[in-house]
Amino acid sequence: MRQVDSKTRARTARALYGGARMSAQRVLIAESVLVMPGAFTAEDLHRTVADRSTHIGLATVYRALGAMLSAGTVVAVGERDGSALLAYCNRNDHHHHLVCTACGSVLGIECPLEEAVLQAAEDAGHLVTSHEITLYGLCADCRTRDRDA
Amino acid sequence: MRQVDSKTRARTARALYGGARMSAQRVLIAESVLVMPGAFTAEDLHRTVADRSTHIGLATVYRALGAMLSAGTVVAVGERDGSALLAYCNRNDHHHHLVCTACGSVLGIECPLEEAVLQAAEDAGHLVTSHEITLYGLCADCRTRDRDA
DNA sequence: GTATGTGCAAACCTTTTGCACCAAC
DNA sequence: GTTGGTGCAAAAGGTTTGCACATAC
Repeated sequence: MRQVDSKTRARTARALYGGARMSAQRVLIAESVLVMPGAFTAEDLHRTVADRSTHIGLATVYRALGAMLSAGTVVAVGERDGSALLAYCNRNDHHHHLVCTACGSVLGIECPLEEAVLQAAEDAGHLVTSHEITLYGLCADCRTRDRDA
Repeated sequence: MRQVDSKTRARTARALYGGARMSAQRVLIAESVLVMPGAFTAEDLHRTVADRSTHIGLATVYRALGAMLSAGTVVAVGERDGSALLAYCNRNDHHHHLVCTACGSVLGIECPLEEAVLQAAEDAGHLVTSHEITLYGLCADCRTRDRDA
């Protein structure tokens, strides 16, 4: 891995929090988020952070995640066993996510709610203010692996 | 309300559980589910049951709801303040739900995931095994009320 | 008579919060 | 120096479970 100085690391990390004050812990947490292969739980992230460095409190991880959720750089993409599933997301257009149930990889997908559907709701008198769509399935890699096994 | 004998009540209730053994509590819980005006939490249902009869344990309500979820007569339609939102649903075709954030009423909607969207995922190598769609908004009544207020 | 449901309370688990301390700006 | 982040532990809140007892079939 290319050597980067701490200023660069802080700058990269700061982008995930939306300009908040930066601490060594937040830098590590941000870097761990970028390292996660796909969707993750708070616990997953905490474990990854622990693997990469000294211990950081779970509460700190939750607070950092809260900041990233507010900043919109991390989004909720569903849930697994009662824990929220999160993912790093650098898209800022309206879209949804396809989560691989085998490896957790996340793929952004275009919003499949066409004008027609929303119009139909509208015609029935309903005003749709928000919606959640999550697709679960197998990504290309896991599908291949599954077939070969 | 029309008088119905206990056998009829038991039969009606049994339909919600998918043929399980019937108790007085489960009959009351089933009837309460049918009385709920729309989406409800376990707590909501527990309160409604309590209003209609003697006390029934919250655990019993949760276990009854579990049975109905397994039977598919009650479905999860989202969440509110950290509690699961449930609703009675007698449709057995594939569809989704629009939940009114004001009054909790639930409206079934056709699945807006067209063949094209699923095919696009397929073309990318992904196998979509399940999906969740929930629309939040205002139903016709609440929309009118809102406008008049 | 046996398998299943009930009630109660305790356990569980994820997430949040209070507080004293520390560090970034 | 002030504002905001951290650690720890405790609390919160929804949901599940163990166990003794009751009851539908």
